[in-house]
Amino acid sequence: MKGIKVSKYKEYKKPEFAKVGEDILQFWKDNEIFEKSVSEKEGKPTFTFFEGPPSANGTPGIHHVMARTVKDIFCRYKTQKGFQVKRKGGWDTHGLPVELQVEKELGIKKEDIGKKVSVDEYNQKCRETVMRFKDIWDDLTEKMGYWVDLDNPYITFEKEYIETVWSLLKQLYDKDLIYKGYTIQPYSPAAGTGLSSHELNQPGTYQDIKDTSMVAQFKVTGTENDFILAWTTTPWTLPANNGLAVGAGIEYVKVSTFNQYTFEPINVILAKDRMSAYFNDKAKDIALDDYKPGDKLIPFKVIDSFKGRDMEGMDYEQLMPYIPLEKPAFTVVIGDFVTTEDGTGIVHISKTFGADDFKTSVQYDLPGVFVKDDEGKEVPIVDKQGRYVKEITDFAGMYVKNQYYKDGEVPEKSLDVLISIKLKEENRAFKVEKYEHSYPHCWRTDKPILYYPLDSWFIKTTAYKDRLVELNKTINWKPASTGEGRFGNWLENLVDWNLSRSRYWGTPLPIWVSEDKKEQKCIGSIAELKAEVQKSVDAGFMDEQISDDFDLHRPYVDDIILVSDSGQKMLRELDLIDVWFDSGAMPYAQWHYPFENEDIFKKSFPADFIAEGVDQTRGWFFTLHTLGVLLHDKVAFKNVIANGLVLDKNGNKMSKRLGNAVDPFKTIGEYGPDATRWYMISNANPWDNLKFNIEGVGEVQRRFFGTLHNTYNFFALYANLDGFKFEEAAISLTERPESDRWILSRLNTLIKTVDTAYDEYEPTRAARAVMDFVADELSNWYVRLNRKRFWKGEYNDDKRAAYQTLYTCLMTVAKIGAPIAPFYMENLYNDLNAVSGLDQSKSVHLTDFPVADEACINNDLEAQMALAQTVSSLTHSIRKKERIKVRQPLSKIMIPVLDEVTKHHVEAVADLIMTEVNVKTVEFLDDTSGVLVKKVKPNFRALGQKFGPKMKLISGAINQWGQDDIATIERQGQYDLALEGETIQLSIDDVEISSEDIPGWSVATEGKTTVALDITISEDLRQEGIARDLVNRIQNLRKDQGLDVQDKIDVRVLNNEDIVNQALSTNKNYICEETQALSLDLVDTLDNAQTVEIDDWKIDLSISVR
RNA sequence: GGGCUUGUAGCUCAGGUGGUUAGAGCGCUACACUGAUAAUGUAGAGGUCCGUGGUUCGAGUCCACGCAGGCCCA
Repeated sequence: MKGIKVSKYKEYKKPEFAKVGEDILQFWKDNEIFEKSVSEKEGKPTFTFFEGPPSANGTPGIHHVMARTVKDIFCRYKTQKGFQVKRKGGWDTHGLPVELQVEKELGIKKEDIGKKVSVDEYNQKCRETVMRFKDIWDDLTEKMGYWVDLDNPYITFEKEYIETVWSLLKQLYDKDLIYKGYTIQPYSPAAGTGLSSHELNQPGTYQDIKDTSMVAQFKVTGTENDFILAWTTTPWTLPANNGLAVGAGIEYVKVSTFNQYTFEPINVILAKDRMSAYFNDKAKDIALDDYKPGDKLIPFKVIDSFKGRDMEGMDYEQLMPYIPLEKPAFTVVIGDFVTTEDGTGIVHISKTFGADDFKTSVQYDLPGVFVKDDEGKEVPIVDKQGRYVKEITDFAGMYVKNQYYKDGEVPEKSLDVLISIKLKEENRAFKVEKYEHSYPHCWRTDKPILYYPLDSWFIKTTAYKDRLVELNKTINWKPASTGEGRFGNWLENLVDWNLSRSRYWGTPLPIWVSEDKKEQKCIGSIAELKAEVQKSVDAGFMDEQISDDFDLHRPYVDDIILVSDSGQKMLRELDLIDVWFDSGAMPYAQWHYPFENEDIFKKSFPADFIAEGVDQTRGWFFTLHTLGVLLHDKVAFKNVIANGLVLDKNGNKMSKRLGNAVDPFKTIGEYGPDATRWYMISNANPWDNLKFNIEGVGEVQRRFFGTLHNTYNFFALYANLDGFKFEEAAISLTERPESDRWILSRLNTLIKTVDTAYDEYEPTRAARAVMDFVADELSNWYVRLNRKRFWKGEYNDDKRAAYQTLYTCLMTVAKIGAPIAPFYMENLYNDLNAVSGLDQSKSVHLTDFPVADEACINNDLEAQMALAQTVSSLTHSIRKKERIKVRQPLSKIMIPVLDEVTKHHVEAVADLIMTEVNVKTVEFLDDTSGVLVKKVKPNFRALGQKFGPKMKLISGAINQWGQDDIATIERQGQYDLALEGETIQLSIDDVEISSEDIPGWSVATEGKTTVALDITISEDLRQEGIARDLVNRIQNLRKDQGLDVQDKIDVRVLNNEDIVNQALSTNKNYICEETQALSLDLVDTLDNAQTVEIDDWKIDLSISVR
């Protein structure tokens, strides 16, 4: 599809980057460019990208622009590389945030569902809420240029999606990978519900409260009065104690002392580092024998010390023997969570009331303290309301926290206090005190939570641990450390995946259990469900078959009663599944596989590339990987970028509450999508945190897009004047001048650099390379040096070569920069191609990624130009030092060259240098001139490798060398250095020689390059300088009068001093040519003259358009 | 408490395998240039390379221990 050719390149007054965004967006829509970028690649190899679904119940932030830019870049790049890249969008729609939002808006609590609002209403409200901001999301997606299929997204609450999830669960179930167990979770007895970590992280959850804390004495079995000391802030858990944990490497002591409440002599064991907290230093000199009951100062004496690992297996007597336990309960074990920061360095373990405690108990096979409930089921000693069970005879029925009592029923002494008193009396309490600490509270009831064992369904991921680890090593992680470290370690320490959530809005667990709990059924499809329901209808448990539009969500699904094989009623387990399972299931569920689309699924699994925030490591990345391995024994993705956070400019987290969140729409509206994207990608690697500074976006816009735009505009201006359309054949490389070949060499090197960077998922490297090329090499060097070729003289081959070269550079930049700046590069591409018609594609995103032409790459040439830049820079710096302006021509520069190669290099670019620094000739000074003063420097790397420790002496000696020594080593290629009685042979490679100075000249040196400038100004040069100044003044006048570039003028100058008159007449042709003047006349009188100043002269002149 | 990560100029960042004088852009100061002009050039000021030890002839770079920030998890 060839566009309609136009005759002129579009010229711009001012760049309007935001407008480019809008115009190009419309262009894409009108021409269905995105659709074509996929459909035109039909039959090509696929590059599969998985979209991690966002949740649309909140508005998008600037960090979403970051994450989606990363995704977009590689999809666009791979499209240009010839792959077909389908990108199906998706929405994550389940989970607690939705529920909370809905409840807040309806002003209800969970228990009101079905009462204050109908279940239907609630369910409907969830569906609405979760897609509330979809339009805003879609708007951002478009405006930022994220190409993703928004028309056919997958939505996790849809029936087909859920059906796939069920099918996956069934597959796991059939592999015997799903089981029910229990785990210690935050639990609110007041609300009667478990709490998620999300709920625990709500603001205000952690409150400072004062609890009764106690150091209890656990009596070591078989001793008279040896006790192990353990500290707890929850004395109510002591009847459930089943072990004590010590740190393996921590040093413990046994101390002889007295109990402060009973005054009885005791030996206590605690961490050495914690002694100061329990023993008064003032008592250290008091003898044990001198102690009298009631003394304030209690004497103590360390009588033994040992490491924690020596205590492993030490038995002790049960502290509060309400419920007897089998061995190996009441034993000392090792726990890696033990510290000496507080307490005694020994931790009281209760399997039923702590996550670490549970884990350690399982590890050491320690039985926990359980009782049987009415149904004969094992339950902890605290019931679900938060009360002691009847077996704790002394305190049966008491709430373990006073906060759980109703107002007016709160007992004077809390359970913690009562237990403390009891243990004090029994000589089992070493120290009791109030302790203030931060403790989580239920956000709904504002009462303290308990850590409590709750039933849960698990996926037995540990069974596949080795395979998960092994396959992870085949994934290309960016950055690698996230894959090896954060993710790898997580897999190494894998625990079973807790699937259960006691929630409402989510995918229901499709498991039905019989009344006697002995029979289970896991449902894997709607058809299967219907078949089972039919059986149930037949058995009389249900009235009718479910309808075709049956909603699989709670509570509807809870109403389904099935019949077991033995004829019992079966009820659904009330749990929902972890929402992360939903998102991890997207490779399958987005295609409703395995129910349909098998061919599509097979072609698009695993993903070639995914990208999300690093916080997804244990979220989406994990669930994708786990399901891929457990179900298919394959990785789910081959390459992954885990991008970092977007912080505010001060490095603080952005939050709407703090008001430091950056509005993505505002940023894009102001600076356009391209500058926003380019800034984010070029500023820092995606996996590093980005400190988002809006000024940085402005800087990118000025420095990169502004420069690129100026360069294009410059090209367009003159190409239009000359009618350049790139219709003629490309001028061969050999016919093009040095600087053309140089920039083309750099351009092709750039193509390779950028291609490699994209290919290795290093977008920042790509962006920086393009940016540096455009700003430093193309604009500030190539265009600046070649300006005159564009606007001076006739339209000849040299001019054509310049246009062709600049066209090629701009076009190539458009193509390789398109993945990062899709709008601007599209605009640039179209502006260029609209005239030339060289490319067949209607969009830059439909073009092939440029391939570097090795024949263009010339390292010698690149070295030469680097040298030219250095020499120019040095010459400028001498001019500056000598206060001679660049407009004043000078006769020559001299460059000392110590070798032929350098000489050739400089010769090749001598013309450029002369133009750039305004001198007439470049001369070389070689060794034979004899005027060079040389400098020698040790080559530390070479010397260090050869001589090691002697290097200091040797380099010292070299630094003492004079011109003779330098001449010797240069002449002979080696040098015998006498050092401490031995002779050390140095070769020419062991030193670096450069020229330092040319006596009597004004010189400057950088690295190995030295330049000397002849600063004598002859009469001719002086006049030429004046002429150039005059040209400058006339140009300014032209500009002031608003003349067009091609306007011809007549110039008249009032007679002046001789030297000025002389300068004008001698350089008349030059002046006329430069200023487009058809005549330049010296006159004796002048009306309407304008006065210009050159040095100290005032010159009256006038210009008039012909 | 654990894992990962970051720390280099006022700001944002570069600094293969260790090499002695640590760079760039922006910002600042001064000067220049001016048919790309809301552009450009040159020069200058600005650094305990987070700290402390160690390895080494030599450490921004390697090792150990800390400190500070960040993320995830307990």
